[in-house]
Amino acid sequence: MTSKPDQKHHHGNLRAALVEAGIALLEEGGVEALTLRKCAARAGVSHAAPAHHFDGLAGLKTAIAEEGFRLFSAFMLAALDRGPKTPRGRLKSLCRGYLEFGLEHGGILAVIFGERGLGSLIPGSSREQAHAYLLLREACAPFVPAGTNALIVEVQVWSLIHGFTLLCLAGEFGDGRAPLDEGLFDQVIALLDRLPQASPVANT
Amino acid sequence: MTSKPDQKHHHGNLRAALVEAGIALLEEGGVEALTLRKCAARAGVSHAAPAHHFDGLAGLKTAIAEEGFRLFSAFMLAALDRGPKTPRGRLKSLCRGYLEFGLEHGGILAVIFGERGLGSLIPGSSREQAHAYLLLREACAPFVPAGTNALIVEVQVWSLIHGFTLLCLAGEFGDGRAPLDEGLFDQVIALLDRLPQASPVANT
DNA sequence: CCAACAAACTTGACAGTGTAAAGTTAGGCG
DNA sequence: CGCCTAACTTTACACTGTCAAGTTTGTTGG
Repeated sequence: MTSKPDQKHHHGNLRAALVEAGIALLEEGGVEALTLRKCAARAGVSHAAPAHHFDGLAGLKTAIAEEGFRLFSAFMLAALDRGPKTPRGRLKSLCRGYLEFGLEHGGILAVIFGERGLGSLIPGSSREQAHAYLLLREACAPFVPAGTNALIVEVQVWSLIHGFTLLCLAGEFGDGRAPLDEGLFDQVIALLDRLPQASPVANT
Repeated sequence: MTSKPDQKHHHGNLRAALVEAGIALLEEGGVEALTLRKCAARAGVSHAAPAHHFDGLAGLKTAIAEEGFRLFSAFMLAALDRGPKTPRGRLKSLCRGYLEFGLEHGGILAVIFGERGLGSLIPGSSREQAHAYLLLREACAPFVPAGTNALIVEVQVWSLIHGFTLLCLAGEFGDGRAPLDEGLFDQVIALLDRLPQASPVANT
């Protein structure tokens, strides 16, 4: 009610169709293939139609990022579900979901963290970003030493998995386009085994 | 001698001028501002001239990456010079140089690690990349446990500092365009304090 | 009921971009 | 000297984003 009345007259809401087309283009051809005109063509409208729904290409990207964050969170939640329920197991599962999202949807990840920190400068998507960020915050909480800033552990974990994901996407490890040396992720993420657990419980 | 005879006839070698112009554009306007035609204009030649020296825009980017790697290594070497000479101090200084390069030359970093892993798929720049990578390998060596793959520690450190640098560039931490919370780097990089030193010497 | 209005969308145009095909110049070499 | 190859220019084309007008369509006020 408070927001838009669902669909207008011509095209039962075009905005969502454009975002969907944009994501499809992103999956097929990476961030280079994302184009306002191609999105419009896929949605069956003229090339200038998107201007009435987004503020240019940058606006479309923020809208895609907003949607992408949902998928991002879903990947991490799915990994959390599959994995062990210990604090350290949950932290590692979250990272695994992060990596899997990046490898399967590299284009969306590029849009989310693209250019000048779209992830932070979008006011619109900050809610969804907050959701993804809250997952990280929650998983990190058991490893925050009493009296210290929780941000530190969060940034440590975030930097590690973010860097690993991007370096994998850039093909820095592995000879070619290998899907991923499954062992490498486990061995690299094992660095988090050295994070001391704050709560007195000793299970890993 | 074995390579090109320095300068030809018209423009005392244009290739270097184009790379220089490209780097300048990169510094001024980021990776979006890097354009074949603008490079050509800056070098005072026609817009199709670069085609005789690079294989399109991608080729120019690989040439810039090749040059950028030199600057990259120089930043890490400078940080190594300034810092303490203990194994752990050297490792942290390397990371500091990595971050400083990224913050000061974000455009070049984006080109180096841009798109589909230019950093790895360029055969031409692999020598320079090897140089930068050797610095990392060297700094990590004291922390490689006997009998384990050195790659693991290297990727751990690389992922951490790479992710932290990119997240800083994306403005994910800090409210706005703050140059950098100096303390945050130290606190995050302190994660490396937990890497056990392989050699029996106990100095940090 | 209908005229006015606003929003969605189209059409057309313009400045950039990469890139390919030609033509032009200039230095090297038989 | 005459050619020839490389460097460079000119021209052209298919794209891109973006703006300024029109045109349609649904709503709304009188």
